Amino acid sequence: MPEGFECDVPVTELARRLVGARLVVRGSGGTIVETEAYALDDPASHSFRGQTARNAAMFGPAGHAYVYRSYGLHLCLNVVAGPGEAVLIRAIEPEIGIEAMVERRGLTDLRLLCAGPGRLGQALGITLADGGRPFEGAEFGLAVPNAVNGTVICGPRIGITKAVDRPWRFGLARSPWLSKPFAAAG
DNA sequence: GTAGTGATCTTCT
DNA sequence: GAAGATCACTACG
Repeated sequence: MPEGFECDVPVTELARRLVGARLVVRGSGGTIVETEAYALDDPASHSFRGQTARNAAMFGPAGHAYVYRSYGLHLCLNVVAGPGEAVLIRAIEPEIGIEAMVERRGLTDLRLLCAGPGRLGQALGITLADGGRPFEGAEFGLAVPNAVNGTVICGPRIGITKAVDRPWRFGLARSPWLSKPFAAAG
């Protein structure tokens, strides 16, 4: 189980708490700045139609990874929250192993290094084999801070066509590392 | 700055 | 056959 991880909370609350958490995969990573929640009774979720070979990890133990292929080419990383529930990691602030991430991405623009689920997957070198792996230890680590993050705001999720109205995207307000800015909150 | 499109593959109809 | 939790590249103001 990841450090500071609690599985007794709703997936939306977990998605909020994961903003600000430290993610490290094989020597690369940083602080999570953007997440999205996907629930079991959520038409936008891969788990909505029940368990399949692809989403099996989503029905596995909480605190493990769920990796899926998006649009045939990108690999996206999730944290399993409960049966059929997961939190999609959409963006991190690069802090550790930046050189390796730049090399994998083939980019010099740091702002686009990890700003988006597909970009993040490529930067961290995520593979389908990482699906079902527990977040534990230094190689595949996730540490959730105890402190409440007052700057976390929410908004509608990105790139979906169903359940568009659920404001289940969470992120650090005005962070330069977001895949897209949040609507101004005042 | 916005708008359109190709890449590439699993799942569902 | 069509759609999808995406990204990068191109054309055009």
